[in-house]
Amino acid sequence: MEGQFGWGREEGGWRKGPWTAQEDKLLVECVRQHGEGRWNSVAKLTGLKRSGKSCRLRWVNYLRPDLKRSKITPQEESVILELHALWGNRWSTIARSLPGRTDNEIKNYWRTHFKKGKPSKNIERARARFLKQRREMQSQLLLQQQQGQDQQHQQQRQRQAGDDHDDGAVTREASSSPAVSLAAQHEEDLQMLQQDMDDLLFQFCCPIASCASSSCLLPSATAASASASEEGSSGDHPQLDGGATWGWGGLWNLDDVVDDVDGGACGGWDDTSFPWLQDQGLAFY
DNA sequence: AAAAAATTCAACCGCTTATTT
DNA sequence: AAAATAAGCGGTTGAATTTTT
Repeated sequence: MEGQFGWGREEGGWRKGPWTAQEDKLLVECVRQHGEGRWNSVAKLTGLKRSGKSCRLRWVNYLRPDLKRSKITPQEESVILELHALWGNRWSTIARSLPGRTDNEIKNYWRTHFKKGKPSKNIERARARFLKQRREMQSQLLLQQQQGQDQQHQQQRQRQAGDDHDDGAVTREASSSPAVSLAAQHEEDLQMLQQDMDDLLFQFCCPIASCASSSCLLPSATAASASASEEGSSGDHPQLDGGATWGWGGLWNLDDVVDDVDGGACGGWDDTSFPWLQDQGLAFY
């Protein structure tokens, strides 16, 4: 098996290149007995001619029993895009939101599918969904605004009628102040409603945010926006009509995401945990 | 059917950060 | 507190595979 592939080689006593099934088995056995970490001692413990760095990489990206070995689903794709829009090239951070997926896998997937700026059909669907949600929220906002204004005018009229009867003995409140401050008040209300709408949109469209308090992953908004703009990564983001980075508004359909949280659980190991070794006649025991 | 081009993905490298001595 | 070592991360490479011409 040594040198099976052209670039299998040794350098400074360390083997490099593709791993053989025997090497995999040794590494799996070692991790099973001694646990993860202390990668530099793997060579001593197993006789493997692999550096600690190489062992760690092989374990993390390929041998870990909790890895999904299936294709990225459209739901996962949406999550990747959303989180990439949020955090930029922080692949390991993104990977933490996708059980069973590695940073390397996500990085490769993103580069091959989206680096050149060609959004997939799934993404276009997600984008359309987001825009529709936004339109609906906006029309709802307008409606609320109009209702609020009508109510305010009605109250104003009632108050004025009341004042006419008490001969001006009572000083008028700020709410019946000149038109200028009324307009300012409206403007303030509008901004608050807009903020509410943004918050609602975020909560509704971003299920990851909803788990931020319980366990997750979501760095502060400030850190998020900072990272998104670093290293030019924001330049790769598709843009919304208004110029906003469209990942931020949320693409998720909650059902889509929840559906796919199976299989990522990291249960205990047993002899079925490494089927790819069994396939090669290298059963775990 | 064959050659060329494009895509995929495992593994490497260099750098940064965390931990140990 | 400083140096050494280990772990982790993101970018890049290149062999293998798939698709296109």
